[in-house]
Amino acid sequence: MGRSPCCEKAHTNKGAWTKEEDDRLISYIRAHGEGCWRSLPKAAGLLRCGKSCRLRWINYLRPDLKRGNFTEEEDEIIIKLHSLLGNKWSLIAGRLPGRTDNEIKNYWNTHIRRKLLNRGIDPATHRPLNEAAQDVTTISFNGAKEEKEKINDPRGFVNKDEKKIPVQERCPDLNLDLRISPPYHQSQPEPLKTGGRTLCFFCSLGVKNSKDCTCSTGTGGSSSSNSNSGYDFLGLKTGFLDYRSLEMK
DNA sequence: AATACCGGCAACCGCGACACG
DNA sequence: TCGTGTCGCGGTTGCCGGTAT
Repeated sequence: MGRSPCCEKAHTNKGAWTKEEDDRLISYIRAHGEGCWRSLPKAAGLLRCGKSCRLRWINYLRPDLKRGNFTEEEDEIIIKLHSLLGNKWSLIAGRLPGRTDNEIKNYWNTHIRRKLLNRGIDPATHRPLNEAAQDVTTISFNGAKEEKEKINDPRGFVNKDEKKIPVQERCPDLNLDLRISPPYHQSQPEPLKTGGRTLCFFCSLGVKNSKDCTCSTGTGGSSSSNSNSGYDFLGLKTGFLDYRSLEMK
């Protein structure tokens, strides 16, 4: 029993968008804002499905999009974030203002992959190619679901039906199952500091001399504005558990 | 000049997550 | 608690322009 289609395909256009369709979509969203993509096409007079409208707006029509080539700095940020997050393009895009997940995904597949391969780095593991062929530590995002029940039971038993079933040890490959959460601290969290100063997002990623750097003395004033925000991992203000901001586009 | 090939990018598709009744 | 509808994400496809033969 399959899910019903998101739209009546017989009455929807597909393929490239025309200038007229773009204009209709833009003017409708300007007037009514984003949201309720399902009903938007009809309301805007478009013969498109809602998903298609959403994609077109997010990836191409949004006014805050930064068109044009990626800078060397953006390349490095993408590489670093990909090494931490994997193919979580929306999270990566959330840290690159004006870039979309689709754009970054395409850019990764067409440029950065090759760039890393030329450097002798496996784009999947971010390890040297000769090393990648050997033992590999898998950083898994997929295991979270199946692990939930185990995690919920501190004794290490799956405890459905009140039957105690020993949880089998997973295979020795390390499943880090990365989760973004506030770091453990006993009392007041400490900002990420180096040599007595707070690091901005770009510096914490190791991007040198970024024009967007806000942690240099006298510029940006991030230390004061962030003074209450705690540890700044990936630019997250984890003191407030501002994880959602990662997902914002 | 014609054709084949390749790379880049926009758009589509399917699925999981989430919200809501 | 469950079923259904909607949204958002990631993988994949297909078109198009540029380059090589």
